[in-house]
Amino acid sequence: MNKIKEVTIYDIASKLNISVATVSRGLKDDKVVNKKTRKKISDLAEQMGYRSNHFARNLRQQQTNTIGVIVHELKSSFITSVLAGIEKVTTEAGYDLIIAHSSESYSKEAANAKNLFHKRVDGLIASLSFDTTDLDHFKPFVDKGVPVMFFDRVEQDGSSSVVIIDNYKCGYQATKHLIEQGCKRVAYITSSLKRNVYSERYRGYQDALFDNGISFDESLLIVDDLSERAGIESAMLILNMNPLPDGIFITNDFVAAVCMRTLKEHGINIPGDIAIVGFNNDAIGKLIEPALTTINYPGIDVGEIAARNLINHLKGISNIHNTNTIIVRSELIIRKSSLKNGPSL
Amino acid sequence: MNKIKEVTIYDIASKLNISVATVSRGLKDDKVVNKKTRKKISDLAEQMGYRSNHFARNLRQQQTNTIGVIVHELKSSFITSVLAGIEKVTTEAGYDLIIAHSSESYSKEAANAKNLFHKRVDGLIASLSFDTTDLDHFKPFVDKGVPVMFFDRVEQDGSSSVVIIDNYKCGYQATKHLIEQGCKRVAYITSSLKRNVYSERYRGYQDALFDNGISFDESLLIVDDLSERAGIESAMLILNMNPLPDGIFITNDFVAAVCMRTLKEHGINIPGDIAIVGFNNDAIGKLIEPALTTINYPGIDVGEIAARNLINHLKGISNIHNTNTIIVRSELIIRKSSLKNGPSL
DNA sequence: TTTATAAATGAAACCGATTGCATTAATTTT
DNA sequence: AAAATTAATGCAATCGGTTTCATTTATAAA
Repeated sequence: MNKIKEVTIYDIASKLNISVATVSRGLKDDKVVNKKTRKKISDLAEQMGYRSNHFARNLRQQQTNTIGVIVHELKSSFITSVLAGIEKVTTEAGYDLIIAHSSESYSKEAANAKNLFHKRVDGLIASLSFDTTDLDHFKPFVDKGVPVMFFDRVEQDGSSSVVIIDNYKCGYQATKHLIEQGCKRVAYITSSLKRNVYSERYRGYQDALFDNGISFDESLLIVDDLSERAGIESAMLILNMNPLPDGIFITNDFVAAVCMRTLKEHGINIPGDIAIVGFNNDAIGKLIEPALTTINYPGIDVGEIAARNLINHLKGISNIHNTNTIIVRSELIIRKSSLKNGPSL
Repeated sequence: MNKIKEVTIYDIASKLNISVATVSRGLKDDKVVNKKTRKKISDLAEQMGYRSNHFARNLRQQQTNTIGVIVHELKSSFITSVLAGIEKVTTEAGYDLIIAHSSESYSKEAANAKNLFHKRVDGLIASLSFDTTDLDHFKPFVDKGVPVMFFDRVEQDGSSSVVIIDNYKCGYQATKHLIEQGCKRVAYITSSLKRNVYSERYRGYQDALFDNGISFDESLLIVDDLSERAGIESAMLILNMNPLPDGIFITNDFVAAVCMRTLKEHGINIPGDIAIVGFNNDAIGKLIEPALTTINYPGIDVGEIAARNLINHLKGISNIHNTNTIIVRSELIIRKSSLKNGPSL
């Protein structure tokens, strides 16, 4: 189809009557090559429209200059920010990115991992899917010495490096805030407690209740996924509770928004009847009504930090195995959805 | 750092006492190789943990099996859907994806294009940034015979293939709908009219006004970018109009949501005082209040179609130069934000 | 001027798979 | 049994850089 043949260093070398070795070095601006020669080489390369062949290069150098990313879902503003952060750092460092998503399925995640392994990424950044229980599919990377960096949804087996926020503290803060607003019956709507992020927030939630002398009521715990349906159904469950809760901590802004909408449709006043706190600080939180109190989870920072650490490790600047867990700052953002006492901040 | 050496076809060949040529063919399940030999090869490969080297392969075959994607922004649910669509198709076809974003800047877009060109992607899928006026940076691809597929934000010079919706019709429909709801003064909030998508919708808007005997009032046109700030400032401009418009067509759901919030904060009743129609059918539209009437722009379909066509072209199944423009179905979704006459659907 | 030292360049092996052409082995045909 | 086909396999060149180890040339020291 496209028969246009490429300019190679051989073409440049023969035209300049020098060896390919010199051209190769000159192109990399190696100071071992005479300055004038270097100039001649780069000028001619430019003029001939030379572009280096990454494949020949990678083949020889035994590295791909590519980093793989596995996320559970693309359509999430949190994930998108993380990706933006990763992309920023990796492009600056001259790495390519291969992005794969698992749609919350273990088998897809494993397939992606296998694929990226075969593509020989130099490093991997991943966030686990819901139904991922073991880390076997990442074993090959570890075995071959390919660094793996997890973020957000992680499995802390101590052998891998992770970038997370203090989910326990966030759960505690969110719950404490609701209690301070006068809530006595605080429900917790979450995704699978098998995932660290949700279980940690749950622990924080429970401890906050305990520390404030509120006994934990298991019937106030609702576990579902992060879909629109989940938001609606959770709201229905809330509506059927008797007595109604007076506060809800929801581990995801989108679900919180859906849930809030449903509650409102059924005549519940937010925050008057029920105060709500979400999680993530999605753009959506400022647009719905009342505006959503939430936890700011800075995805872009998470992405940048994960990528930066991975690359530093690859470049030998630092070793990933020394810094096992990196905790990113996060904080409570108070808006109207939780303010029972009026704007008393 | 990682000194673990890889298994190659040479290792397999020598262990099996056959030539690498046979191994290479056997691995591809070439029927020219004896069935038993094939079995032996694949079994041993599996057992030894062999993984093929894409670089050697691509180097030899002179193709990268990679498709480049340039988008103007990652944090857009429309773009995310498109990417999901592209990813689905390309992974199935065994292609890698390199995703770059221009942050709406021409220079970054050009840099991305250059980068992807040097990385020798087999094909390119792109949506233009705001300030892109010429297509010079895509010239190298065309010259080398690398197919380029544009979507959404395109430049229809006739030489490239594009996947779009009928923006004119959508603009017409949205405006007509507002008029049918009784609007006499319909404002149009848009991003730069230099981009086809917005100017086409604008044409549709104008024609719908004309066809319904409403004279076009230029002061009802607001041009800004797609930021939160733009939404707020546009709303302020609207508020300062005298008389107020009674309907607004906004070319982006997020901006529409921000705008609507701001208007509401200033005591405007939606849709009573002002009816609003957005564009894209983002998830946000169903969560804000009142729910947003919008145009469904199926990003996932756009992505799939663009990718599919590109790949078919690469595989020689079809030729991209024959089908110049592909129009994807889109439709008006009516919700409360535009219903002045109550639910009369 | 000769010798030691540094600077610049080149020759050639190498990375790992692919593939056209040649060769050998197995099977059929005459 | 010899000749003609067909099936399997191997040889070796090729893709385009990178890098080690000379070798040559220029500069400094003796």
